[in-house]
Amino acid sequence: MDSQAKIYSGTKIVTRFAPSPTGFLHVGGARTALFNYLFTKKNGGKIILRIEDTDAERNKPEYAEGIVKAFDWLGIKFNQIHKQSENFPVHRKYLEKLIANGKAFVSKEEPREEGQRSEVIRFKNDNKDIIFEDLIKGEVKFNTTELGDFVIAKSLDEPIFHFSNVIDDINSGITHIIRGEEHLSNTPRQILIWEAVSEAPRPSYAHIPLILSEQKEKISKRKHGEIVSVEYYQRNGYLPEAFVNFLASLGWNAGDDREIFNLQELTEVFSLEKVQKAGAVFNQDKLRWFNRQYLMRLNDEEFIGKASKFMPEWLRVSNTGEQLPDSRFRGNDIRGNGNNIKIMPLIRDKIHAFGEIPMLFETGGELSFVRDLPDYAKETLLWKKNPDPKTALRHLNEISKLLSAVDENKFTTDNIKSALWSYAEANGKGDVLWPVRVAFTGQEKSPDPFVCAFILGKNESLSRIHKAIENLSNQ
RNA sequence: GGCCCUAUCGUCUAGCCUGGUCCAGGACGGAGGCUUUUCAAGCCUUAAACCCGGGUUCGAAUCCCGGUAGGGUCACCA
Repeated sequence: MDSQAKIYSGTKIVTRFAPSPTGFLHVGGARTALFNYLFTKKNGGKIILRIEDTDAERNKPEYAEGIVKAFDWLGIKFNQIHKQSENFPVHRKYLEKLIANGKAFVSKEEPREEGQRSEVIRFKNDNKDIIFEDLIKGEVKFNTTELGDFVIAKSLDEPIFHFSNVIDDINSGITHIIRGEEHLSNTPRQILIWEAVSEAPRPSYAHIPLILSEQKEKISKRKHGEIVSVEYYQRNGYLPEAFVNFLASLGWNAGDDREIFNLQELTEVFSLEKVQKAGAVFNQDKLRWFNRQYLMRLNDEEFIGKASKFMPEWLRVSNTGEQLPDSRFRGNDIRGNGNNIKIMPLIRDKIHAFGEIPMLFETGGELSFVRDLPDYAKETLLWKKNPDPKTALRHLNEISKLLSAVDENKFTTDNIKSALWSYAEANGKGDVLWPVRVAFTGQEKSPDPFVCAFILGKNESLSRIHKAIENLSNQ
């Protein structure tokens, strides 16, 4: 148990994450939820997901579903899921009680905007100083005078955020409120409400620093687009463990040089004491790096399973393992039967996230040669360090012979390599291998020629070499 | 503007509480190299920071004060 938790020993920890379903889960929200989760699990407590769906105009049920799905993906599990709208009767009861004992009052108003009520319920503020000990920020002190008699409900049946939020926290027995720093200045008024309504001791607060954009401002959907949405990373083939690890690294560290932690490991080492006080820039390069770390740890089967969703249709295998016929595919079969897809190791070497796979196969992409016949300028066949057409031609002819001699049934990368290697070494690897590789792929950047030949198969490989020879011979 | 929060390499951060071991450590990204037919990957090397000014002290990134800068928040949204 960490020391923050010890302060409250005797009370079982109850936390909550309370998003409003007005959009997809935000990366900042995800991290807040994660810290709540880690703190709770570490200390043996209970965590509630409370969907704050009280703003009928902006809320949509599909957003609530999206949020729940995003947490499923992340692997963050809640003990309970509540909908705030279900608690309206409770809110009303507390509102009536507050009015009855004079701590709130109905106030006649001059509507300033369209849709505003001429009568609202305000909190009777007696302007005291509020001091609280934030678990991350330390002691925070506010004078509440400037809050005035703030509005807590539009009517008895329409409480606003500060009120319903606090009531629900009280009712759920929340002990620790861990939330984004943007709520820090909301805290005094919520404490005021809490103390007016409940005898229960106030919860402890922990305000975690914001996630910032490159410009160091609060990252927002409006300004920064889809990259703030957790769903975007799911869609682009990031691994949830990597994403979680990255989120945890924003504003928290283990106190040593370790960086890689899965969810389980995080729950073991997490501590609010190690949470940073200042905001953290959301750095996608680092995310990609984390993702690659996790990608490399996947075994072949896992990798193939996850990658296949992103493979181009014409490379996919059917559920039964049956090969799909496709006239566009030029080589011998690289599709295998699900466990033995020849091209997977190449993909694994190239990508940081599965979402990068389609790009590899697009025309001009590094692996597009498996589908497209190479289309290249003749000069591309010549190695820059020795751009002599006759040399290239000679080597291509020789390679053609050597390749022909390889048994078609044993046409593997290793066998191909051993068939060609000594010749390449003897005659200059660049002089020999460059034209061969370009003959196979037509591209300056691609995998090595042995793998390419393996993937293309004997017939297609030879055909491409002959094409290159033809190409060079025609002046 | 009021109130509140924050301040170590470009970025994420260690160190700060319990001053010396810090001419400040790690990671991402950058640069260079190795490997290599190419591009990645991998490995190695390297540049890069204590916001400023005072004070306390033999000694301050670390303690105190004052600035400055950045951010958050000021709804009948959440």
